Amino acid sequence: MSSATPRPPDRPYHHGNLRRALLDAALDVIARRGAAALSLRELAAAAGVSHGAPAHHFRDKAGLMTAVAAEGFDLLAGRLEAAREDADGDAFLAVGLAYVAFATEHAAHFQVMYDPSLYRPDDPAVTAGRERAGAQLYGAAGEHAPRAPSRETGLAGWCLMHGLATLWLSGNLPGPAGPGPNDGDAVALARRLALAAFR
Amino acid sequence: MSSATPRPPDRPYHHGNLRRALLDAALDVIARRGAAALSLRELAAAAGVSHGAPAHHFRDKAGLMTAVAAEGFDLLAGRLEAAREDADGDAFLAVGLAYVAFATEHAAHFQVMYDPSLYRPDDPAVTAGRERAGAQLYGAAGEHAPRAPSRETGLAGWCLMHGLATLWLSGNLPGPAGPGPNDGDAVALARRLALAAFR
DNA sequence: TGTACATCAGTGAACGCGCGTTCACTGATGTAC
DNA sequence: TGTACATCAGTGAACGCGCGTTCACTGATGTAC
Repeated sequence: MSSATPRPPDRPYHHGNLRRALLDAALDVIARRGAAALSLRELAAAAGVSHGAPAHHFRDKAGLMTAVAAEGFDLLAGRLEAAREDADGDAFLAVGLAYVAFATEHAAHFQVMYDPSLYRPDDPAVTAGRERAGAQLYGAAGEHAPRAPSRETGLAGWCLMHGLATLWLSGNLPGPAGPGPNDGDAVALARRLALAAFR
Repeated sequence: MSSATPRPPDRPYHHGNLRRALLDAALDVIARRGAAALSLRELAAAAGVSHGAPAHHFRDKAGLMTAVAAEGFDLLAGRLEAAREDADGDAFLAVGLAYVAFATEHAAHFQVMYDPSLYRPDDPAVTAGRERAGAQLYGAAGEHAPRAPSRETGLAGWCLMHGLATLWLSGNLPGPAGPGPNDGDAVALARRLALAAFR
């Protein structure tokens, strides 16, 4: 908080892993107060470093947000791939639930990923991650309903899960579904909604 | 744009309908550049008025955003009510499609309404509109599937439509579903997804 | 019809703030020989 | 083992900016009598 004590004498000149520390500080701020509240100077202060230091790792603010988005798509893709492999029966459902689990556990990543105005959406790392994740989202649909037009089934599943995750995180789900963003179990609700819709 | 010419002599001292003009300017900025880009000073300039004037109609920035949200919920509720009344058969589907139509036609309202960090969510006008809209979203579900647990069916329908609207507006739907936010027809896609999911 | 007065709407100067970005610099590290 | 040097990481002062908000004010309007 206090920028009057920029660097305590017990901390070495080199931070060690400033890049990671800045990303973590950013994720924390975004999760608690939203992406709009984020400032590079605050992140630098949180990492105990001068406010010019972030420019060394991320060129500018958009660079930092791009790194968050890229990491998010990478994490999501890994999560979806794992869910599909581990699925005992319904890979379509498993991938959908993994999507919601990711959104609630990585709320800050999720929020940034789906607001392209915050970062550079055509960054190579971002597009690669997005495509990896997309392959799982669409691929799983084909296994669910071989007779139905799988493209639309897959899209419907994604929209259902994305809508639930979004409404959940913004605290817009009413009553027993969870008065606040963190009450109850989003994944359990997702399972019930998927069964209600797709049967 | 230019604040060097604050008020041309042909314009009367009183604006006439400054409140409406400021709201419209805000909606325009939000739709084109996002809610984060909005500033009271810019709105005042767009309306051809000094930058202190907005405080007279909306106490502060949050007040203006609250007015946008309240208006949005009101418009949405009216839209859903009309859709339900006019529905020839499937009111559940009609309400869902009206929701998507509203989101694409009132993108700025929609964006603000579902980001409670932008305004005062417990404002009386906001909560009243939200409840009116919610009644339609939940009420229509019961008519769709009398045998299924209607609460979850309704929630699933809302999530599906909300997810589609959100992904559509942020330009995250891939390929033929619409490369940009404004290509194609979101409502037609919504109908196809609803049929794919709920049959 | 005319006058006094309360109320409302918009002005414009001023405030203090936090921000992103730049830049010459210095401390620390590691590599070549 | 020791020295020179390149490279990298972080510093801190400075810049210019646009913002929200406040406030005493003035112009315009309408109402009471």
